[in-house]
Amino acid sequence: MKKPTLKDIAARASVSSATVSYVLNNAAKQSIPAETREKVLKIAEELGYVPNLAARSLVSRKSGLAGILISRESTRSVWRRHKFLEAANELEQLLSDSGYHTLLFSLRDDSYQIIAERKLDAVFLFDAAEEEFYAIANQFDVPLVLIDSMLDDPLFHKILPSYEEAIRQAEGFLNQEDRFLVMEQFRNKALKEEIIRLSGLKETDICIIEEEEQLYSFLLKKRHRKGIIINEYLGAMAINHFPPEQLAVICTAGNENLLHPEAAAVTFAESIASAACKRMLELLNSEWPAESKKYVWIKPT
Amino acid sequence: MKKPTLKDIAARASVSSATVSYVLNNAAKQSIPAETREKVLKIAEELGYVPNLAARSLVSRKSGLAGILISRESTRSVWRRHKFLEAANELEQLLSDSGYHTLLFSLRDDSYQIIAERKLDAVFLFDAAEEEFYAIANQFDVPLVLIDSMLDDPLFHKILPSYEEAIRQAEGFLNQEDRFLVMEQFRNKALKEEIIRLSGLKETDICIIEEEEQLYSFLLKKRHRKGIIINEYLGAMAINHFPPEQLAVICTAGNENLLHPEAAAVTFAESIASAACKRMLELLNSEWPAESKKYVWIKPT
DNA sequence: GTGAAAGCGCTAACAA
DNA sequence: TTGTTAGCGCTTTCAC
Repeated sequence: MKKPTLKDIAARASVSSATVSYVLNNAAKQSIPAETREKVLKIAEELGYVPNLAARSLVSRKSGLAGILISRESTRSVWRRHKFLEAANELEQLLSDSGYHTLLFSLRDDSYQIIAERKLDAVFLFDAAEEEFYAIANQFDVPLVLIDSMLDDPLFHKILPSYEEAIRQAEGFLNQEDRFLVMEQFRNKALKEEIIRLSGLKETDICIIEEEEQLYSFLLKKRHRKGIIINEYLGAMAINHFPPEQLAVICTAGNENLLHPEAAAVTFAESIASAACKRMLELLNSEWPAESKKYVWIKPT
Repeated sequence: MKKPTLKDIAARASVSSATVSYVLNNAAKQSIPAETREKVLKIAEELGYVPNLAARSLVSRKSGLAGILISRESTRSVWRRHKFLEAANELEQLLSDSGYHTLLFSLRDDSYQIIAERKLDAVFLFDAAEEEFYAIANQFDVPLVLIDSMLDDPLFHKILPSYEEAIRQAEGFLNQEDRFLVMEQFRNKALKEEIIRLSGLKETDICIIEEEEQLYSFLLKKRHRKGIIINEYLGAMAINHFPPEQLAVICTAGNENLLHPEAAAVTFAESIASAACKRMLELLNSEWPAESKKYVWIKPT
């Protein structure tokens, strides 16, 4: 009834558990006669052997686990939740294809314990609040990939859409001076301020949405102007209350097909998830210290 | 530089590692003098001790891990992806509040290995394809909570919105005989057929959406009729191409605020995630065999 | 080529 | 009340 272990296989095959381990892991440094190998493989199959990864990671010191951490705060509004969950989902698929399992964790405050407890091999963190995070980050020696966050320390690997180029492109679509900007609320202050700076707009022409209602009342005031919206979920909501042709939407979640066809869409060549996963694999598989590009900005198409 | 272990604390405190374990786990069966207890706690604090959960679960035979499994196929279309990811996210938060960590896993074919490998304490599975799943399900002795799936075996615990009552209520809103039905494509055949049966409609009045385009062309043909849409994401998409007042939308993802106010919305009293989590905790904390309600149907409000 | 054995960090009998 | 000890299932040197 109990799950078979390495030892069980070893006993059945009259070899040592070491040999079984070699066979099952295709140990490079060991040569195993084909006969033993097949015998072991056959018995493992018969018994329905499945390795216990907790035991494995205890000794190998690798958990095979990647963590996706999202602050609960970032998950309150639909547009942010969808954006992050979409990315998380894609990330999980990519990680899974590379042999990693994914721990999804929604942080309360600074509950980063999980990184150490579960010995995560890598961590993806969305929209990191700098103060909260910076203080404790040096406790870990994990590759940390920050998404949608600016934190000027080479310790962190940052992946973001190039808001700069995206805004330039959106401006091009709109070709008009008198613009407005709608964006989501970031926890990461640096990024938020950078976007504001890049827009070159004054405060009254910028709306940072925390509640749905804010969007509608802001748009009402700008009825005859053109504007840029960051985040296509916000874009899609806006379009129910605003002429689509007056809008350029920066699709940071990779879901431009949600938009009305008359709205101009800025899309990106690569998804955040794919870039993040790629970066992580580099970090994990190359010698340390990896050449640490401070930021990876994903270009619009 | 290395992470401190129980032993390190024990050494510093001149007690055995067992004592440390007792203190740190507030072991009920052991009485520890306040003095030792404080000493241990203080040192643990100083050293920044964090338990290694892999080691713990190796011996305690509980991983503290709950799995959320979603077939990759179920994740292809936005409306299903959003629905499942929303539920997964809520589930994760609830699980986390109950002390469980969450493994998010998108299945390819029958890659259920992860359940055994990681010794998951519980598994949530969305939209289970019966053939694929039934064959291998008896390999596990985990509480299995199936969401949006019908599988008549008391081995599985099923949580679903009450499509029956929801459809009745939607019909009430529409008060008209000549209805149509739009729904998503389920992998679980039994559920799909049950919904079709409950609708009482003939094939030409039912549209099962796999691609966005199908939705629009179907609606075009039904322009002057009233209809029921299951899944509010589909509902929201429909509204861009169809008079909202002719629609009753069954909001199985708990996001009714996405809908146009003139569309009738059927909402549910409790979220799927909350019901599923509750069920899981019952199963985990009560004596075996738990009273096995075959199905939990969540009622519309 | 193969296996004995040490140990990863922790828990839980069982002694003392 | 506390400590000793025997593993949990696996990997990996290092002798044979």
